[in-house]
Amino acid sequence: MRITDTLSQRKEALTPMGDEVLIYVCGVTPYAEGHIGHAMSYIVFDVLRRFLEFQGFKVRHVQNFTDIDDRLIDRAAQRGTTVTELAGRYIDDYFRDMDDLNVMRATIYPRATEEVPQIIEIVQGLIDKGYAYQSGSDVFYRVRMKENYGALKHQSLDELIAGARVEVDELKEFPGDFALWKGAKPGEPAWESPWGAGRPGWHIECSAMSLRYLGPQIDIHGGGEDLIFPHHTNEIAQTEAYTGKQPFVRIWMHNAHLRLAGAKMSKSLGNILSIRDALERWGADGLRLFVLGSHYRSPLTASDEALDAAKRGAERLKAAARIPGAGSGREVETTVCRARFVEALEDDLNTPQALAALFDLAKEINRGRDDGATIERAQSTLLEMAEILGLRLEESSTAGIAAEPFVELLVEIRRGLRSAKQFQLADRVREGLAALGITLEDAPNGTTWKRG
RNA sequence: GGCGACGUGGCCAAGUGGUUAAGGCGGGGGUCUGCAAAACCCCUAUCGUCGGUUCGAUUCCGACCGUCGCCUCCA
Repeated sequence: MRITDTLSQRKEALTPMGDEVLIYVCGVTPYAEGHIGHAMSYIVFDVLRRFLEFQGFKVRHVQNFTDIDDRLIDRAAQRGTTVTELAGRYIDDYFRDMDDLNVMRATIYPRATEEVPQIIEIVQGLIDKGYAYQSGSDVFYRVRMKENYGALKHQSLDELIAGARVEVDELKEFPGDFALWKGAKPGEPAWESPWGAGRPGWHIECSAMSLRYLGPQIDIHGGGEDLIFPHHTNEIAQTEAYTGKQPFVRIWMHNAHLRLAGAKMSKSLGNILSIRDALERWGADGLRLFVLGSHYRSPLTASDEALDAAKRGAERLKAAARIPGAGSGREVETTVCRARFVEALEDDLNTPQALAALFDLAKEINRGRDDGATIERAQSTLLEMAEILGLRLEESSTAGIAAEPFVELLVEIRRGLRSAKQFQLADRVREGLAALGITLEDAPNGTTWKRG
Protein backbone atom coordinates (compact mmCIF):
# COMPACT_ATOMS: atom_id res chain seq x y z
CA MET A 1 0.00 0.00 0.00
CA ARG A 2 0.99 3.61 -0.32
CA ILE A 3 0.95 6.10 2.54
CA THR A 4 1.53 9.83 2.52
CA ASP A 5 4.77 10.59 4.33
CA THR A 6 4.82 13.90 6.14
CA LEU A 7 8.55 14.28 5.61
CA SER A 8 8.64 13.79 1.85
CA GLN A 9 5.08 15.10 1.41
CA ARG A 10 4.47 12.32 -1.07
CA LYS A 11 2.76 8.96 -1.11
CA GLU A 12 5.42 6.37 -0.41
CA ALA A 13 5.14 2.65 -0.99
CA LEU A 14 5.22 0.71 2.24
CA THR A 15 8.05 -1.79 1.95
CA PRO A 16 8.79 -3.17 5.41
CA MET A 17 12.42 -3.67 6.31
CA GLY A 18 11.86 -7.04 7.94
CA ASP A 19 9.25 -9.72 8.51
CA GLU A 20 7.13 -7.43 10.59
CA VAL A 21 5.85 -3.95 9.90
CA LEU A 22 7.21 -1.88 12.76
CA ILE A 23 4.74 0.78 13.84
CA TYR A 24 4.99 3.26 16.66
CA VAL A 25 1.95 5.38 17.44
CA CYS A 26 2.15 8.17 19.96
CA GLY A 27 -0.20 7.44 22.80
CA VAL A 28 -1.85 9.66 25.33
CA THR A 29 -0.77 11.47 28.42
CA PRO A 30 -3.31 9.99 30.81
CA TYR A 31 -4.29 13.06 32.79
CA ALA A 32 -7.89 13.44 31.63
CA GLU A 33 -10.78 11.64 30.01
CA GLY A 34 -10.36 10.79 26.33
CA HIS A 35 -12.22 12.93 23.83
CA ILE A 36 -13.38 12.18 20.31
CA GLY A 37 -10.23 13.70 18.85
CA HIS A 38 -8.30 10.89 20.46
CA ALA A 39 -10.90 8.49 19.16
CA MET A 40 -10.34 9.72 15.64
CA SER A 41 -6.61 9.27 15.81
CA TYR A 42 -6.69 5.78 17.25
CA ILE A 43 -9.47 4.65 14.94
CA VAL A 44 -7.35 5.70 11.96
CA PHE A 45 -4.31 3.76 13.13
CA ASP A 46 -6.51 0.84 14.08
CA VAL A 47 -7.76 0.64 10.51
CA LEU A 48 -4.19 0.82 9.27
CA ARG A 49 -3.27 -2.08 11.54
CA ARG A 50 -6.30 -4.14 10.56
CA PHE A 51 -5.76 -3.54 6.88
CA LEU A 52 -2.07 -4.43 7.01
CA GLU A 53 -2.89 -7.67 8.77
CA PHE A 54 -5.62 -8.36 6.24
CA GLN A 55 -2.99 -7.89 3.55
CA GLY A 56 -0.91 -10.57 5.20
CA PHE A 57 1.63 -8.43 7.02
CA LYS A 58 2.69 -9.16 10.53
CA VAL A 59 2.52 -5.97 12.52
CA ARG A 60 4.43 -5.00 15.64
CA HIS A 61 2.56 -2.05 17.05
CA VAL A 62 3.94 -0.12 19.99
CA GLN A 63 1.97 2.62 21.66
CA ASN A 64 3.17 4.49 24.70
CA PHE A 65 1.64 6.08 27.74
CA THR A 66 3.45 9.22 28.82
CA ASP A 67 2.57 8.76 32.45
CA ILE A 68 4.82 11.45 33.87
CA ASP A 69 4.60 15.10 32.85
CA ASP A 70 3.74 18.57 34.11
CA ARG A 71 0.02 18.23 33.59
CA LEU A 72 -0.13 15.00 35.53
CA ILE A 73 1.89 16.50 38.34
CA ASP A 74 -0.31 19.60 38.49
CA ARG A 75 -3.55 17.72 38.38
CA ALA A 76 -2.52 15.14 40.91
CA ALA A 77 -1.53 17.96 43.25
CA GLN A 78 -4.89 19.68 42.73
CA ARG A 79 -6.73 16.53 43.59
CA GLY A 80 -4.55 15.53 46.46
CA THR A 81 -3.59 12.27 44.84
CA THR A 82 -0.47 10.79 43.31
CA VAL A 83 0.63 10.87 39.71
CA THR A 84 0.68 7.09 39.71
CA GLU A 85 -2.88 6.82 40.91
CA LEU A 86 -4.14 9.47 38.52
CA ALA A 87 -2.37 8.06 35.50
CA GLY A 88 -3.48 4.56 36.39
CA ARG A 89 -7.07 5.62 36.51
CA TYR A 90 -6.99 7.34 33.11
CA ILE A 91 -5.09 4.47 31.54
CA ASP A 92 -7.89 2.19 32.67
CA ASP A 93 -10.36 4.64 31.14
CA TYR A 94 -8.39 4.68 27.94
CA PHE A 95 -8.51 0.91 27.56
CA ARG A 96 -12.20 0.85 28.33
CA ASP A 97 -12.88 3.51 25.69
CA MET A 98 -10.73 1.81 23.08
CA ASP A 99 -12.25 -1.60 23.74
CA ASP A 100 -15.72 -0.13 23.33
CA LEU A 101 -14.60 1.58 20.13
CA ASN A 102 -13.36 -1.81 18.92
CA VAL A 103 -9.79 -0.54 18.63
CA MET A 104 -7.41 -3.48 18.64
CA ARG A 105 -4.85 -3.61 21.39
CA ALA A 106 -1.32 -2.67 20.44
CA THR A 107 1.38 -5.31 20.71
CA ILE A 108 2.83 -3.54 23.72
CA TYR A 109 2.00 -0.45 25.76
CA PRO A 110 5.18 0.76 27.44
CA ARG A 111 4.97 3.50 30.07
CA ALA A 112 7.46 6.31 30.45
CA THR A 113 7.88 5.69 34.16
CA GLU A 114 8.95 2.13 33.47
CA GLU A 115 11.60 3.12 30.95
CA VAL A 116 13.64 5.51 33.05
CA PRO A 117 16.89 3.49 32.99
CA GLN A 118 16.79 3.38 29.18
CA ILE A 119 16.01 7.07 29.06
CA ILE A 120 18.95 7.92 31.30
CA GLU A 121 21.21 5.80 29.13
CA ILE A 122 20.15 7.68 26.00
CA VAL A 123 20.50 11.07 27.62
CA GLN A 124 23.96 10.16 28.80
CA GLY A 125 24.80 8.95 25.32
CA LEU A 126 23.69 12.22 23.83
CA ILE A 127 25.81 14.14 26.33
CA ASP A 128 28.80 11.95 25.47
CA LYS A 129 28.36 12.67 21.79
CA GLY A 130 28.08 16.38 22.42
CA TYR A 131 24.44 16.63 21.41
CA ALA A 132 23.30 17.42 24.91
CA TYR A 133 24.52 19.38 27.89
CA GLN A 134 23.79 19.55 31.55
CA SER A 135 22.80 22.92 32.92
CA GLY A 136 21.89 23.12 36.57
CA SER A 137 19.95 19.97 37.27
CA ASP A 138 18.47 19.90 33.75
CA VAL A 139 19.79 18.37 30.56
CA PHE A 140 19.07 20.00 27.21
CA TYR A 141 19.40 18.92 23.62
CA ARG A 142 21.54 21.14 21.37
CA VAL A 143 19.14 21.74 18.55
CA ARG A 144 21.73 23.57 16.45
CA MET A 145 23.85 20.43 16.33
CA LYS A 146 21.29 18.53 14.35
CA GLU A 147 21.30 19.12 10.64
CA ASN A 148 17.91 19.39 8.98
CA TYR A 149 16.28 20.10 12.31
CA GLY A 150 12.72 21.11 11.41
CA ALA A 151 12.61 19.14 8.15
CA LEU A 152 9.48 17.31 9.22
CA LYS A 153 7.71 20.61 9.72
CA HIS A 154 9.32 21.96 6.55
CA GLN A 155 10.72 24.94 8.36
CA SER A 156 14.21 26.02 9.19
CA LEU A 157 15.37 26.42 12.74
CA ASP A 158 15.16 30.20 12.34
CA GLU A 159 11.59 29.96 11.17
CA LEU A 160 10.66 27.62 13.96
CA ILE A 161 11.91 29.83 16.73
CA ALA A 162 10.61 32.99 15.10
CA GLY A 163 7.37 32.19 16.86
CA ALA A 164 7.16 34.16 20.06
CA ARG A 165 6.35 31.33 22.40
CA VAL A 166 9.81 29.98 22.93
CA GLU A 167 10.26 29.47 26.61
CA VAL A 168 12.77 31.85 28.08
CA ASP A 169 15.10 29.81 30.17
CA GLU A 170 18.38 31.11 31.53
CA LEU A 171 19.70 27.60 31.67
CA LYS A 172 19.52 27.07 27.92
CA GLU A 173 22.42 27.80 25.60
CA PHE A 174 19.98 28.49 22.83
CA PRO A 175 16.26 29.27 23.06
CA GLY A 176 15.27 26.38 20.79
CA ASP A 177 16.97 23.75 22.91
CA PHE A 178 14.61 21.40 24.66
CA ALA A 179 14.77 19.46 27.90
CA LEU A 180 15.81 15.84 27.90
CA TRP A 181 15.86 15.63 31.67
CA LYS A 182 14.27 17.92 34.22
CA GLY A 183 15.58 18.32 37.72
CA ALA A 184 12.92 17.67 40.34
CA LYS A 185 11.34 20.44 42.32
CA PRO A 186 10.45 19.64 45.93
CA GLY A 187 7.55 17.23 46.18
CA GLU A 188 7.66 16.13 42.57
CA PRO A 189 8.04 12.50 41.55
CA ALA A 190 11.70 11.89 40.80
CA TRP A 191 14.23 9.28 39.79
CA GLU A 192 17.91 9.24 40.58
CA SER A 193 20.20 10.11 37.71
CA PRO A 194 23.76 11.25 37.03
CA TRP A 195 22.38 14.81 37.06
CA GLY A 196 20.55 14.49 40.34
CA ALA A 197 16.96 13.58 41.12
CA GLY A 198 14.62 14.37 38.26
CA ARG A 199 12.38 13.07 35.53
CA PRO A 200 12.39 12.66 31.77
CA GLY A 201 11.55 15.56 29.50
CA TRP A 202 8.59 15.29 27.22
CA HIS A 203 10.03 13.83 24.02
CA ILE A 204 12.69 11.43 25.15
CA GLU A 205 10.36 8.67 26.31
CA CYS A 206 9.13 7.98 22.79
CA SER A 207 12.67 7.69 21.48
CA ALA A 208 13.55 5.30 24.28
CA MET A 209 10.50 3.13 23.77
CA SER A 210 10.66 2.89 20.01
CA LEU A 211 14.36 2.09 20.27
CA ARG A 212 13.82 -0.59 22.85
CA TYR A 213 10.73 -2.28 21.44
CA LEU A 214 11.17 -1.71 17.71
CA GLY A 215 14.81 -0.86 17.07
CA PRO A 216 16.76 2.08 15.69
CA GLN A 217 14.76 2.31 12.49
CA ILE A 218 11.05 1.76 12.10
CA ASP A 219 8.61 1.58 9.22
CA ILE A 220 5.80 3.85 10.33
CA HIS A 221 5.51 6.40 13.10
CA GLY A 222 2.07 7.87 13.60
CA GLY A 223 0.20 10.45 15.57
CA GLY A 224 -1.88 13.57 15.36
CA GLU A 225 -0.59 16.38 13.18
CA ASP A 226 -0.08 18.57 16.23
CA LEU A 227 2.83 16.33 17.12
CA ILE A 228 4.87 17.16 14.01
CA PHE A 229 6.47 19.98 15.92
CA PRO A 230 7.93 19.90 18.43
CA HIS A 231 7.39 16.32 19.52
CA HIS A 232 8.25 14.31 16.41
CA THR A 233 10.81 16.85 15.26
CA ASN A 234 12.63 16.37 18.53
CA GLU A 235 12.27 12.63 18.44
CA ILE A 236 14.05 12.56 15.09
CA ALA A 237 16.81 14.77 16.42
CA GLN A 238 17.37 12.70 19.56
CA THR A 239 17.08 9.27 18.05
CA GLU A 240 19.19 9.87 14.97
CA ALA A 241 21.85 11.63 17.00
CA TYR A 242 21.94 8.78 19.48
CA THR A 243 21.88 5.85 17.06
CA GLY A 244 23.72 7.48 14.21
CA LYS A 245 21.25 5.82 11.87
CA GLN A 246 19.03 7.60 9.40
CA PRO A 247 16.22 7.68 8.83
CA PHE A 248 14.76 6.94 12.22
CA VAL A 249 11.35 6.58 10.59
CA ARG A 250 10.62 5.56 7.01
CA ILE A 251 7.07 6.89 6.84
CA TRP A 252 5.66 9.60 9.07
CA MET A 253 1.90 9.34 9.13
CA HIS A 254 -0.14 12.12 10.68
CA ASN A 255 -3.86 12.46 10.99
CA ALA A 256 -5.53 15.85 10.79
CA HIS A 257 -7.49 17.09 13.75
CA LEU A 258 -11.08 16.74 14.62
CA ARG A 259 -12.94 19.82 15.75
CA LEU A 260 -16.29 20.44 17.24
CA ALA A 261 -18.66 22.53 15.17
CA GLY A 262 -17.79 26.11 15.87
CA ALA A 263 -14.52 25.92 17.67
CA LYS A 264 -11.60 23.71 18.40
CA MET A 265 -12.12 21.45 21.32
CA SER A 266 -10.55 23.17 24.22
CA LYS A 267 -10.52 22.34 27.83
CA SER A 268 -10.64 26.00 28.73
CA LEU A 269 -13.79 26.50 26.65
CA GLY A 270 -15.32 23.40 28.12
CA ASN A 271 -16.45 22.17 24.72
CA ILE A 272 -14.99 18.71 25.02
CA LEU A 273 -16.92 15.79 23.70
CA SER A 274 -15.76 12.72 25.56
CA ILE A 275 -15.49 9.34 23.92
CA ARG A 276 -17.73 8.03 26.64
CA ASP A 277 -20.57 10.44 25.89
CA ALA A 278 -20.19 10.04 22.15
CA LEU A 279 -20.32 6.25 22.43
CA GLU A 280 -23.48 6.46 24.42
CA ARG A 281 -25.15 8.66 21.87
CA TRP A 282 -23.92 7.32 18.53
CA GLY A 283 -22.40 3.95 19.29
CA ALA A 284 -19.02 2.63 18.24
CA ASP A 285 -20.08 1.90 14.68
CA GLY A 286 -21.64 5.34 14.33
CA LEU A 287 -18.49 7.02 15.58
CA ARG A 288 -16.23 4.92 13.43
CA LEU A 289 -18.34 5.53 10.37
CA PHE A 290 -18.25 9.24 11.07
CA VAL A 291 -14.47 9.28 11.41
CA LEU A 292 -13.83 7.02 8.44
CA GLY A 293 -16.26 8.92 6.23
CA SER A 294 -13.60 11.54 5.65
CA HIS A 295 -9.97 11.00 4.78
CA TYR A 296 -7.61 10.90 7.75
CA ARG A 297 -5.51 13.77 6.42
CA SER A 298 -8.47 16.13 6.13
CA PRO A 299 -9.64 18.07 9.13
CA LEU A 300 -13.02 16.87 10.30
CA THR A 301 -15.67 18.80 12.14
CA ALA A 302 -18.00 16.96 14.45
CA SER A 303 -21.61 18.06 14.61
CA ASP A 304 -24.77 16.41 15.82
CA GLU A 305 -26.08 16.25 12.26
CA ALA A 306 -22.95 14.58 10.90
CA LEU A 307 -22.82 12.05 13.75
CA ASP A 308 -26.53 11.32 13.41
CA ALA A 309 -26.08 10.71 9.71
CA ALA A 310 -23.20 8.34 10.38
CA LYS A 311 -25.25 6.42 12.88
CA ARG A 312 -28.04 5.95 10.36
CA GLY A 313 -25.51 4.83 7.82
CA ALA A 314 -24.24 2.23 10.26
CA GLU A 315 -27.77 0.96 10.70
CA ARG A 316 -28.12 0.63 6.96
CA LEU A 317 -24.98 -1.49 6.73
CA LYS A 318 -26.05 -3.56 9.66
CA ALA A 319 -29.44 -4.29 8.15
CA ALA A 320 -27.90 -5.29 4.83
CA ALA A 321 -25.44 -7.58 6.56
CA ARG A 322 -27.78 -9.15 9.09
CA ILE A 323 -31.34 -9.38 7.75
CA PRO A 324 -31.59 -12.88 6.38
CA GLY A 325 -32.71 -13.59 2.85
CA ALA A 326 -34.97 -16.40 1.76
CA GLY A 327 -33.82 -16.63 -1.83
CA SER A 328 -32.04 -19.48 -3.49
CA GLY A 329 -31.39 -17.98 -6.88
CA ARG A 330 -28.17 -16.53 -8.26
CA GLU A 331 -25.39 -15.52 -5.90
CA VAL A 332 -25.01 -11.81 -5.29
CA GLU A 333 -21.78 -10.74 -6.96
CA THR A 334 -19.14 -9.26 -4.63
CA THR A 335 -15.86 -9.23 -6.51
CA VAL A 336 -16.15 -5.73 -7.92
CA CYS A 337 -17.05 -4.09 -4.63
CA ARG A 338 -14.44 -6.05 -2.78
CA ALA A 339 -11.72 -5.09 -5.21
CA ARG A 340 -12.71 -1.43 -5.03
CA PHE A 341 -12.64 -1.63 -1.26
CA VAL A 342 -9.12 -3.05 -1.13
CA GLU A 343 -7.79 -0.69 -3.78
CA ALA A 344 -9.16 2.27 -1.88
CA LEU A 345 -7.41 1.29 1.32
CA GLU A 346 -4.19 0.53 -0.51
CA ASP A 347 -4.16 4.11 -1.72
CA ASP A 348 -3.24 6.01 1.42
CA LEU A 349 -5.98 4.43 3.49
CA ASN A 350 -8.80 6.04 1.56
CA THR A 351 -11.58 5.02 3.90
CA PRO A 352 -14.28 7.20 2.31
CA GLN A 353 -13.81 5.36 -0.97
CA ALA A 354 -13.71 2.05 0.83
CA LEU A 355 -16.97 2.91 2.55
CA ALA A 356 -18.54 3.81 -0.76
CA ALA A 357 -17.71 0.31 -1.99
CA LEU A 358 -19.17 -1.10 1.21
CA PHE A 359 -22.42 0.78 0.77
CA ASP A 360 -22.63 -0.33 -2.84
CA LEU A 361 -22.28 -3.92 -1.73
CA ALA A 362 -25.02 -3.33 0.84
CA LYS A 363 -27.26 -2.14 -1.96
CA GLU A 364 -26.47 -5.22 -4.04
CA ILE A 365 -27.36 -7.42 -1.08
CA ASN A 366 -30.65 -5.64 -0.44
CA ARG A 367 -31.54 -5.84 -4.08
CA GLY A 368 -30.66 -9.51 -4.10
CA ARG A 369 -32.82 -10.14 -1.05
CA ASP A 370 -35.77 -8.50 -2.81
CA ASP A 371 -35.12 -10.47 -5.99
CA GLY A 372 -34.78 -13.88 -4.40
CA ALA A 373 -31.05 -14.15 -4.95
CA THR A 374 -28.72 -15.99 -2.59
CA ILE A 375 -27.18 -13.37 -0.31
CA GLU A 376 -25.42 -15.28 2.47
CA ARG A 377 -21.97 -15.26 0.90
CA ALA A 378 -22.28 -11.60 0.03
CA GLN A 379 -23.30 -10.85 3.59
CA SER A 380 -20.21 -12.64 4.85
CA THR A 381 -18.09 -10.59 2.52
CA LEU A 382 -19.72 -7.40 3.74
CA LEU A 383 -19.00 -8.36 7.34
CA GLU A 384 -15.43 -9.25 6.49
CA MET A 385 -14.87 -5.87 4.85
CA ALA A 386 -16.62 -4.06 7.68
CA GLU A 387 -14.32 -5.78 10.15
CA ILE A 388 -11.28 -4.27 8.43
CA LEU A 389 -12.81 -0.91 9.27
CA GLY A 390 -13.49 -2.17 12.78
CA LEU A 391 -17.25 -2.02 12.31
CA ARG A 392 -19.04 -4.71 14.26
CA LEU A 393 -22.47 -4.36 12.62
CA GLU A 394 -23.88 -6.38 15.50
CA GLU A 395 -27.52 -7.17 15.51
CA SER A 396 -29.34 -4.92 17.86
CA SER A 397 -29.70 -6.97 20.90
CA THR A 398 -33.18 -7.26 22.27
CA ALA A 399 -31.95 -9.52 24.99
CA GLY A 400 -31.25 -7.90 28.29
CA ILE A 401 -34.11 -5.50 28.03
CA ALA A 402 -36.24 -6.03 31.09
CA ALA A 403 -39.42 -5.42 29.15
CA GLU A 404 -38.62 -8.02 26.52
CA PRO A 405 -41.35 -10.53 27.44
CA PHE A 406 -43.91 -7.75 27.53
CA VAL A 407 -42.89 -6.47 24.13
CA GLU A 408 -43.07 -9.99 22.76
CA LEU A 409 -46.54 -10.35 24.22
CA LEU A 410 -47.72 -7.13 22.61
CA VAL A 411 -46.26 -8.12 19.29
CA GLU A 412 -48.09 -11.42 19.51
CA ILE A 413 -51.38 -9.78 20.40
CA ARG A 414 -50.94 -7.30 17.60
CA ARG A 415 -50.39 -10.15 15.17
CA GLY A 416 -53.81 -11.45 16.10
CA LEU A 417 -55.36 -8.02 15.69
CA ARG A 418 -53.85 -7.66 12.24
CA SER A 419 -55.07 -11.01 11.01
CA ALA A 420 -58.50 -10.04 12.33
CA LYS A 421 -58.17 -6.79 10.35
CA GLN A 422 -58.37 -4.77 13.55
CA PHE A 423 -55.91 -2.29 12.11
CA GLN A 424 -56.78 0.66 14.31
CA LEU A 425 -55.98 -1.30 17.44
CA ALA A 426 -52.88 -2.80 15.84
CA ASP A 427 -51.65 0.65 14.95
CA ARG A 428 -52.24 1.85 18.49
CA VAL A 429 -49.99 -0.90 19.77
CA ARG A 430 -47.29 0.07 17.29
CA GLU A 431 -47.58 3.77 18.09
CA GLY A 432 -47.61 3.14 21.80
CA LEU A 433 -44.46 1.05 21.63
CA ALA A 434 -42.84 3.65 19.39
CA ALA A 435 -43.47 6.24 22.06
CA LEU A 436 -41.61 3.97 24.46
CA GLY A 437 -38.67 3.65 22.12
CA ILE A 438 -39.54 0.33 20.48
CA THR A 439 -39.76 0.23 16.70
CA LEU A 440 -41.82 -2.49 15.03
CA GLU A 441 -41.23 -3.59 11.48
CA ASP A 442 -43.71 -5.85 9.71
CA ALA A 443 -42.11 -8.10 7.15
CA PRO A 444 -43.79 -10.81 5.07
CA ASN A 445 -42.41 -13.48 7.38
CA GLY A 446 -43.28 -11.81 10.65
CA THR A 447 -42.76 -8.77 12.80
CA THR A 448 -39.40 -7.76 14.22
CA TRP A 449 -38.69 -5.12 16.80
CA LYS A 450 -35.75 -3.13 18.01
CA ARG A 451 -34.87 -0.34 20.30
CA GLY A 452 -34.65 3.16 18.90
C1' G B 1 4.71 37.84 11.12
C1' G B 2 6.31 32.59 9.42
C1' C B 3 4.67 27.79 7.61
C1' G B 4 0.70 24.83 5.92
C1' A B 5 -4.23 23.15 4.67
C1' C B 6 -8.90 23.77 2.75
C1' G B 7 -13.21 26.06 -0.21
C1' U B 8 -17.25 20.09 -4.60
C1' G B 9 -25.17 19.23 -4.60
C1' G B 10 -29.65 21.14 1.41
C1' C B 11 -25.72 18.82 5.03
C1' C B 12 -21.22 15.48 5.43
C1' A B 13 -17.55 13.88 2.01
C1' A B 14 -14.40 11.23 -2.19
C1' G B 15 -12.32 12.07 -6.88
C1' U B 16 -10.41 13.08 -12.02
C1' G B 17 -6.60 17.20 -17.44
C1' G B 18 -11.35 15.21 -21.82
C1' U B 19 -16.74 9.10 -21.78
C1' U B 20 -22.40 9.32 -16.89
C1' A B 21 -17.97 14.35 -10.81
C1' A B 22 -18.11 8.17 -5.64
C1' G B 23 -20.74 7.20 -1.25
C1' G B 24 -23.65 8.54 3.20
C1' C B 25 -27.49 11.64 5.41
C1' G B 26 -31.66 14.66 4.11
C1' G B 27 -35.60 16.04 0.45
C1' G B 28 -39.20 14.91 -3.75
C1' G B 29 -41.79 11.12 -6.76
C1' G B 30 -42.90 5.86 -7.33
C1' U B 31 -43.03 0.21 -6.06
C1' C B 32 -44.12 -3.04 -1.97
C1' U B 33 -47.43 -2.80 2.56
C1' G B 34 -54.20 -2.83 5.50
C1' C B 35 -51.29 1.62 6.84
C1' A B 36 -46.36 2.40 8.37
C1' A B 37 -41.20 1.03 8.74
C1' A B 38 -37.31 -1.29 6.14
C1' A B 39 -35.92 -2.29 1.18
C1' C B 40 -35.92 -1.33 -4.08
C1' C B 41 -36.49 2.18 -8.57
C1' C B 42 -36.29 7.37 -10.39
C1' C B 43 -35.10 12.60 -9.46
C1' U B 44 -32.04 16.29 -6.48
C1' A B 45 -24.00 19.61 -8.42
C1' U B 46 -20.67 21.86 -13.72
C1' C B 47 -16.73 21.70 -8.50
C1' G B 48 -15.18 29.95 -4.15
C1' U B 49 -14.02 34.44 -7.72
C1' C B 50 -10.98 36.35 -11.66
C1' G B 51 -7.12 35.47 -14.98
C1' G B 52 -3.35 32.12 -17.35
C1' U B 53 -1.33 27.38 -19.55
C1' U B 54 -3.82 23.74 -22.82
C1' C B 55 -7.19 21.42 -28.57
C1' G B 56 -9.71 20.82 -23.67
C1' A B 57 -9.47 22.35 -16.37
C1' U B 58 -13.41 21.21 -11.26
C1' U B 59 -8.52 18.75 -11.67
C1' C B 60 -2.03 22.48 -13.45
C1' C B 61 -0.14 27.86 -12.50
C1' G B 62 -1.05 32.96 -10.49
C1' A B 63 -3.91 36.59 -8.00
C1' C B 64 -7.95 37.61 -4.99
C1' C B 65 -11.92 36.52 -1.43
C1' G B 66 -13.25 33.24 2.52
C1' U B 67 -12.50 29.37 6.35
C1' C B 68 -9.10 26.86 9.33
C1' G B 69 -4.62 24.67 11.57
C1' C B 70 0.42 24.84 13.56
C1' C B 71 4.52 28.09 15.43
C1' U B 72 7.36 23.94 22.24
C1' C B 73 0.06 21.94 26.72
C1' C B 74 -2.21 19.09 22.75
C1' A B 75 -4.34 12.68 19.13
